[in-house]
Amino acid sequence: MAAELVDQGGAAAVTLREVGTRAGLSHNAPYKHFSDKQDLLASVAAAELDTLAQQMRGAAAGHSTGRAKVHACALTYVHWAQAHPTRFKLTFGPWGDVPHAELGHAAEAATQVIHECVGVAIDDGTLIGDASYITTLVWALGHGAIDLSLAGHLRKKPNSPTPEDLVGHLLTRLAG
Amino acid sequence: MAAELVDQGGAAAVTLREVGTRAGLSHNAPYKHFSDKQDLLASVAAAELDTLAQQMRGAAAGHSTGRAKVHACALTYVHWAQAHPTRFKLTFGPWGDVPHAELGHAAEAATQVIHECVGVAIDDGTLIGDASYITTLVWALGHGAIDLSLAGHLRKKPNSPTPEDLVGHLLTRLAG
DNA sequence: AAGTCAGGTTGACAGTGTCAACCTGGCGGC
DNA sequence: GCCGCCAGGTTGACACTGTCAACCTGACTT
Repeated sequence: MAAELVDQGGAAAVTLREVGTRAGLSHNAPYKHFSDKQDLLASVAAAELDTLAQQMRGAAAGHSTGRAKVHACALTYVHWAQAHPTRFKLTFGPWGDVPHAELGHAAEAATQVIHECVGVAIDDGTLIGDASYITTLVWALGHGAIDLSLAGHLRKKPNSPTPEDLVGHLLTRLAG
Repeated sequence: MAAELVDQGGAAAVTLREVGTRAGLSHNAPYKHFSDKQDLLASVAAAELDTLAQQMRGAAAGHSTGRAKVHACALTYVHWAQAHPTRFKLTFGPWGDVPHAELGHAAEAATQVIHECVGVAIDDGTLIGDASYITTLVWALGHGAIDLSLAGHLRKKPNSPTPEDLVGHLLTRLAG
């Protein structure tokens, strides 16, 4: 729907009026479906998170060992963010203060995917530690690496690691 | 200057006109000092990064072992972000595409602080690995943990780790 | 004394989010 | 069959914002 608008120009470039006209309707037709601009953006973010969770689940299913599942999840996360930086920024944007029900649910579902993979990894011994801890650790590292990368703070020097490198490195450390 | 404006309401709530009148001047007086709204925000972000780097340097100086220095840096980073979430969001905001010279320089200085501490830690043996790798690893983890925390994705369950926990945990793993 | 110029001012312009009032076609209840 | 409701759409307006252009002014240079 309006995810393409986010793609070109970021969340700030999305205008309610453009959304309306691009749907063949008049300006503020969107107000019949969303109470607010925030509401519209939150819905887009939630839908985006849903597809991400689905992609991660699919990627994890293609591997057998738990650690490989976790790795696949993380790489999917990274690649999705790199492919759609503005969607990524929107999804983890300013929703801290006024949480959106739909979005919160989608986020929890996405977390669940990683958590399940980590659970498998701990059961089969390919990762060592507490499940919640490792889940958050992997997620936070991947998330932070992408965010810094998108902000241009990584890869200043030629030998500095990419987000993919960092995730792999962390998993290696967590394995033994 | 205008950092207080960022504090209450986020970067999007900053209006050039308000900045002008709050300085006792007319609207678009700011245009005599900044070419753009982006330019103004980038300057605020750069100044903010500078003070953060200074704080980290001060915190690191209070410890002797390298690992403790790194830990102090990371905690300062986390606490600063928690104290000023909107400044944090602004600092690592949409500057990926059109980089700001002043901001880029400030970011590099901040990175340098962490890198130096990691260097000390590797020299005195309290951390093991490649300096660049560890620097980026710690930074990315701390950054991601805070960002997720601010977005409300952490601490849903009572036993889920805080950003401080995660940083400490990572350093423990990196030590041996 | 003339001139440059950083810094400030006013006035205007096109967009934008949002509200209010109005219109319309399909639906269920009588 | 008729009536009323209401989701969904429309137009028009409002205040506010970023930005541009034109003008002003005092200090400092030469």
